[in-house]
Amino acid sequence: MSRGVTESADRAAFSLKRVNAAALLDFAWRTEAYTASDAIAATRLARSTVITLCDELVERGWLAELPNARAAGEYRKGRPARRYELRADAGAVLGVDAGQHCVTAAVADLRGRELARAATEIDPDGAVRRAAVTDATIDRALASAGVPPSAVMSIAVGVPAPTDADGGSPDGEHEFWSRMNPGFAAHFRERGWLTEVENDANLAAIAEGALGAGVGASSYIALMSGERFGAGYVVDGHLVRGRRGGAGELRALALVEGVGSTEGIGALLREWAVDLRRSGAVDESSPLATTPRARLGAEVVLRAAESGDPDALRLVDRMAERLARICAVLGGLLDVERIVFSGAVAESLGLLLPRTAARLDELTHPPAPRLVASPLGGGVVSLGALARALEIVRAHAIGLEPAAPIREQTIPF
Amino acid sequence: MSRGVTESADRAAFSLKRVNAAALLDFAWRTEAYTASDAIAATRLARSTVITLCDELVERGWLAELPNARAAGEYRKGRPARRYELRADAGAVLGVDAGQHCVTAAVADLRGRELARAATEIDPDGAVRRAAVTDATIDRALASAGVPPSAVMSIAVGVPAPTDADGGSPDGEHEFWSRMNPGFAAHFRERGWLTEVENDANLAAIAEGALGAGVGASSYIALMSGERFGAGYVVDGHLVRGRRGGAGELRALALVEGVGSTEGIGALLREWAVDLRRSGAVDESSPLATTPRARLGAEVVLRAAESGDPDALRLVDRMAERLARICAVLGGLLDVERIVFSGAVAESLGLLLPRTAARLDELTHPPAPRLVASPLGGGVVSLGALARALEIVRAHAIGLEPAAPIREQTIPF
DNA sequence: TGGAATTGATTCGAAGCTTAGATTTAATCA
DNA sequence: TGATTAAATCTAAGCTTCGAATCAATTCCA
Repeated sequence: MSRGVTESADRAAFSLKRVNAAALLDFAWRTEAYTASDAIAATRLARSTVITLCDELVERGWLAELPNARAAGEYRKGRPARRYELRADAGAVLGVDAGQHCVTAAVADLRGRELARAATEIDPDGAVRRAAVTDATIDRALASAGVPPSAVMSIAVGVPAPTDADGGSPDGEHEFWSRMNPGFAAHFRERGWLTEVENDANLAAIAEGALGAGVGASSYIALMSGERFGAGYVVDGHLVRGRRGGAGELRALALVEGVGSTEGIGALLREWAVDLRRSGAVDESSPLATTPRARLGAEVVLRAAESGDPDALRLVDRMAERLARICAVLGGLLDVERIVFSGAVAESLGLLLPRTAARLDELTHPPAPRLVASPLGGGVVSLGALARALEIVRAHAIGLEPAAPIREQTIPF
Repeated sequence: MSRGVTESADRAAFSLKRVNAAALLDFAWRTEAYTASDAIAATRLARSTVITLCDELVERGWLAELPNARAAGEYRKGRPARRYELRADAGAVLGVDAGQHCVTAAVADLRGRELARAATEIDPDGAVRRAAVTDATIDRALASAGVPPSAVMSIAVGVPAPTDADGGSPDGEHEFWSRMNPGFAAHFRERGWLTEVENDANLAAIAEGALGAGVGASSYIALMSGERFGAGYVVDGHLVRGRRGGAGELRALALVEGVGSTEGIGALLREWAVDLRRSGAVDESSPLATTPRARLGAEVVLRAAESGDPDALRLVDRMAERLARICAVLGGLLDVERIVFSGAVAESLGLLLPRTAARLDELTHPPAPRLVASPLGGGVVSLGALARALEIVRAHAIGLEPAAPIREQTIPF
């Protein structure tokens, strides 16, 4: 007697319906309010299928059915179409920049609109408190956005250290890396959030591609250029991470002639200006001489150069030479369309960019990559973290449960 | 009266069945002969489903049903299982190395087993004949493999030029690139073959990852190092191509201290040896002095060094220094696990590799990438082309029609 | 030698989804 | 008011997949 010992294991994790629902939800994400006909065109499913799926997604809390039928401007004949829309408040995402001196947490809705932001200064050496400070900053941001922690669907954290696929950072660099990334990944996964911990320059690259100067390019480099150089590569549309997330660590640039170290624009211009003043070779009326020592930095030099100060101009040219070499090597080895200068310095590059570009043209075979300044300012990393967190949610959406579906709000007829 | 104007367009291109069939076929590719039970475990589909799909794939010519039930060694109780196997002869793939001086065409079956190979020397300057010579070489290879052109499912062509996603090469470099790639992509697509034209170093990288010294690594660089350096990057399991397929063009290395040019190991060791002899500083008994001028090249130097010749050893150390710098920059910027020395020179590197590795350790922060010599010899590019062509077939398999399904050969019961 | 035991093939009804087409509904237009 | 239009809704049918029951081909063991 065969006892019907079935070989039933857990079945294939995807059904066609699941795939179709995901496609529809993705379409909703890509558009504003839409009608069934729009969705039919986009998904190539039959009308009945689309409507069934939409209704189910409304039921589950992902979509809202909008009241007005043909309110959407374009006046049309025929029976008014039902309209649906992604519920931007069906959840929230967290983007954290856990930087060396400052932790920033941003909250956004499912459309990526930032709802709130909080920041805390932090002692770079206090290792233990780092996680606690980050938690507190996140809680403040959530509170000020009015988002309950249960509504958070994912979090991305940027750290100034390489990270592996699990979000861990290798020991090394005198424990600096593990101090900067004290087990963030495990910590946030415990809170039930989809979590990614990523190198800060990589997140900057994602931000540039999503909202910044990388939009439209499939291969570009985001060059973080404050105190230290660090880069995030996006080539062929993919973030290039490397064995341990170390791609974009630029220590190897020390071997490039005329570069020598990985000190960034901020650090070097400050040093150079100080050295120059100390040597006494600066004209008395130059801002390089008159600015109080504590405020003498990259910004002062760049601004002075723009207003024609010859000493500052010399420093700018020296920096342009150095930058051009960095760009030539990175751009040449990776064949990118653009190199985006990212981070806080990007706002005041002024003359530096065109001069670097001119020198780059001499150094490379055409076409040289285009050099552009990021419009995103000092918040790039947290913006990139938000963008990445949103990507994660979108990739897992059909498997997630929307927060607080407001059933009553959907229109009966 | 509504005339039932259906909005039927061509429907979504994928059915669940199609996806399942693809998964099953892919499983068949990953294993040798298998039973339905094996497939059930692998695909997590129900038994009836699996058997239906297998029978259909047999019918279509993708699979063969094997005669013997439990011939496969392991003695088992119970009713003998039907056994299936991918028909390796259901099609063929072509891998072509259209090099500067020599065109090589290889034919393989669907398991990647090479069936035949043909090569033709070619004048590097004769532009027009390049396509014709390639065609002829392919035809010879096909004929000697006994494969009709109609059985070819895909072709990958390696060229010494960057290529874009469509397989075109930019003008530039004094027309050299377009001479090396005279519209191969369009040409072979006209013959009805799935076609990919790819930079030769990139194909070398694919070969190393599939059969060579890159197996098991998800991030590595294949460094082609004969007359000129050229590299193929695989990072995070993806080939990194760049804006115009120019990633891996190493001209930017000219900016690295102690490197200067992109001349390869072969070219430089020859030059250095010739210079050294001309300067008269070579010991009379050294192979560097005794070898006839025309044969004085990298191999002679490397072999002499291995047998202890001090002049040759000095050249090897000089080369090790240079290589170490190249590896430090590439490995450091991309964070790879390994750097594979690929191409014909790889076979005789001898002392050069450990000495380069030692110097690399000094130049980089640990862990330095591991340096390994390719076991694939001078045929890397055509092997990589075969591997890539096979990848293409596997990716498109369910949409393809197998060649000459031999219906009668399947076992009736 | 013959009946368990075992393993897999076959068969078949049920359930889940998607679809095309028919029908109904809600609007505009004349 | 009725024709027209575009969309929703309903319905029956088809395709896949699944699970269970049944059948088939062996080995094991008394």
